Amino acid sequence: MTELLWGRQQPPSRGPKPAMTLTGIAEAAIRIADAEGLDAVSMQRVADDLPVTKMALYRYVPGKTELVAVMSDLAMGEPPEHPGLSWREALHAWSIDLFDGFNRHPWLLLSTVGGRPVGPNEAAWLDRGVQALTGSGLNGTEQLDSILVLSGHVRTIALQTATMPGGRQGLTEETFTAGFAGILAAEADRFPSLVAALRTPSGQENQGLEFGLDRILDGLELLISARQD
Amino acid sequence: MTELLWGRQQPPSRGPKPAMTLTGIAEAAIRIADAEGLDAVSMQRVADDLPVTKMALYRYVPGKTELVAVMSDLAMGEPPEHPGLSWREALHAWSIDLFDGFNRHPWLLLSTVGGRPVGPNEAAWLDRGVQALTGSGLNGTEQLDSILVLSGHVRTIALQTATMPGGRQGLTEETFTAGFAGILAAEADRFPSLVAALRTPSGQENQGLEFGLDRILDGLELLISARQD
DNA sequence: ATTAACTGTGTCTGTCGGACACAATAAGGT
DNA sequence: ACCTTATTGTGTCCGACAGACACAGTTAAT
Repeated sequence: MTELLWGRQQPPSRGPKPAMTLTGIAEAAIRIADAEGLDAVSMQRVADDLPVTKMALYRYVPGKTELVAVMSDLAMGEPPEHPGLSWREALHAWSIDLFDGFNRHPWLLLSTVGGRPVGPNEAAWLDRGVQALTGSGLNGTEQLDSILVLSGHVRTIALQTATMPGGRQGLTEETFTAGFAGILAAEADRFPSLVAALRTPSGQENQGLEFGLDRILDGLELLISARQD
Repeated sequence: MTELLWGRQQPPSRGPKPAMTLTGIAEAAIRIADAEGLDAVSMQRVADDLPVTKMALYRYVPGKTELVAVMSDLAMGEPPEHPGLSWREALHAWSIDLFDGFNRHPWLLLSTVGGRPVGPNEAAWLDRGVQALTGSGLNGTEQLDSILVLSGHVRTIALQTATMPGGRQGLTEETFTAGFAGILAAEADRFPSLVAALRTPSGQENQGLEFGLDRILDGLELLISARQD
């Protein structure tokens, strides 16, 4: 699986020329997922789009799990470069870039849940994030934990705001209108703080993302400046 | 769906006595998920354990999506009480409680991905979290955003450390040994910062959780103290 | 020319969620 | 007491899915 992700497989010497490539298959799967959601990505559907038989795909990929891993790493792409920024600016830009990526391919929020092998693009993202914190006084574990906090927050917000072709949305949208508001009003006494908090008019676009980023980066700055004394 | 979650359905007057209850079905599903992972929860499997026919379940639940929603809210349970704590202590305890919940039922990490109706227990968790921030000077949206950051972080760490019966783990464990370390060493020049960061010996138990909580709470404290001036 | 490796295809199985019709059951209205 | 009517659990059926396996055609090494 790791070999697949990293393209580590020597081409066979004999036999017919392969009619497809692994990335070609993954790109077809990405197109489907972008257009119709991750649930629409089945072996049959991908094969039909190429077009080829379903079983032919298994010559390139051991199973669907692996295909999803490959298409996920491919869709993530390489992290954009932002030279000449402070660690804080760099991490902020990194987070926004990641958020944009999740918005470009909302199904990544579903396909990258749970432990999975790290592909080259994900490694590049990790590297770029950690890079911003080298020389900050944090040790390696702290650097990794920091970008983990950031990526986790980006995921959380993206999951709330993303609109996927397959349906499913965050709290503040459909869910609220779908009877939840009524029920909450009926049982307002059980959740007084929540009801009160929901009365506040929600802020502007991406408020949740920026709010969390500011808090996390503030917290990091506090630690870093303490370390640099 | 919302009515299901909140138990809002009047019992029918006529017809045979129901042999099961919705919560009974959900509890059976929870048992299966706890023991064998979320993937093992199929309508057939739940029915076999009760024991009853698969189709009988559809008299109590419209579909699998709804069953998962009900069992998720049920497994989450009510948030523990921690009276007499400062907002910071309360939010810390709240996060740890949530983390424990995810560890008790690791499949919650998978079943609660994506937008879904909020059930009574999830509402109670939200309420308890927001409650800690009432009177802090933050407005309702900021309070909600704050606990969203915290819950997102808890999710992230739980997802990394959780061991699920269905397999799948985080970055720092299996994944790393499964050839990733070797590949990363081979391509060390492509990811210099990442390789350097990974060289640091990893810290103690729950380091990632506490590190992120400290940063986030520090960031919140900064904002709150600024607001209270 | 022969062999051996590899490709894409066709066929098959088991599992899944769910639709639908049916007989058994229990209450309400008369 | 009777009949009507809503509701239960069951049995049968379907389409979609992931994947196993055998097979024929294709290409390079020998």
